[in-house]
Amino acid sequence: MRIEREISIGAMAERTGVPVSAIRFYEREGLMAPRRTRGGQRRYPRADIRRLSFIRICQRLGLSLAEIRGHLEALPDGRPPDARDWALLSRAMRDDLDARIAALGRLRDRLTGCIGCGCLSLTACALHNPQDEQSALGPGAHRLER
Amino acid sequence: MRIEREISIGAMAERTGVPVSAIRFYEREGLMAPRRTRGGQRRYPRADIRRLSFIRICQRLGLSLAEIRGHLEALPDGRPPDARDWALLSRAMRDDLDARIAALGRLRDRLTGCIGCGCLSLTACALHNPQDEQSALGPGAHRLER
DNA sequence: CTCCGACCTCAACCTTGGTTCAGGTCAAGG
DNA sequence: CCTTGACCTGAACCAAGGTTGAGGTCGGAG
Repeated sequence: MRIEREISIGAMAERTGVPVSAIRFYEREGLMAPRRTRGGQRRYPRADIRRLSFIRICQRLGLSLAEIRGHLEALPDGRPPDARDWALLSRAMRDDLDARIAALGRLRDRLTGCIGCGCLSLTACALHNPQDEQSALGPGAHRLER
Repeated sequence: MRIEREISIGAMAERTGVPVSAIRFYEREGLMAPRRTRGGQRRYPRADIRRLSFIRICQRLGLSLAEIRGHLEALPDGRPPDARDWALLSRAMRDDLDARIAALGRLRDRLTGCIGCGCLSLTACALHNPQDEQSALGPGAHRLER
């Protein structure tokens, strides 16, 4: 076997530490689209190792697969993404993340005072109020570090 | 109806903004344990309004119900919790949260450099390495703001 | 050419955090 | 006492993010 231009799903799993079942799942979710051999087996370009690693990093940073899919759409279509492409993407993500961290910090800053002051039962309370930070960060189930 | 010492689940829902179905769910998960009338209806002491609000705030801060249950175990058993009890609890939570925010910040700080440098495919990479920040924050599904 | 490990699909199942619905009971106002 | 809205339980269902297993096929080494 000479230097492989494309790798199998098993090799992908080995190189990234991502289980084969998860890699297939990401494909169903539209995050990867490997070439297929005549026999139907997946063949990934080496650039997809980075793509998959990026997906996992984004998950650790608290993004849902749908959000990650959105970010990945910024990558070029025909050619493999280069360093500049990834840098742009990570720049956008960083800004995003900065906002999340800041919002979380504000929430934290209010926690002690809010609990101490007795307002926990008031709907006017900033911490309790669903209209405040919550909506600034988006709806739905909120994921982050665990 | 004079000033009620205890309130029904519907009143609870109205005062906290938490759906009745969610309140019952939290009870199944061991987060609340209201008294029952002879007929089986739930009756909450007014102090439980604060307890429920606290649960919701914790969720917004990224804690799972299991983690919240853990925190609530620090509250007194026989008597209703007072301001000091809540303040102690929120202090512990704040420290917890500080650590999470700091870890997230470190993750963010490495994002740009790590993507730019090409190490995204290397298991030695700090961002990609599951042993690093990840384990410092605990295993499993990670939730936060979304 | 044959073999067998790696690959394929599809379907079922898991956890968390709930919502919705069917069918039945409680309790407070009139 | 009767009515009726609020309450009860249990089971089914949802979304996200996967894992597991059955049953079958590919493809590269020998």
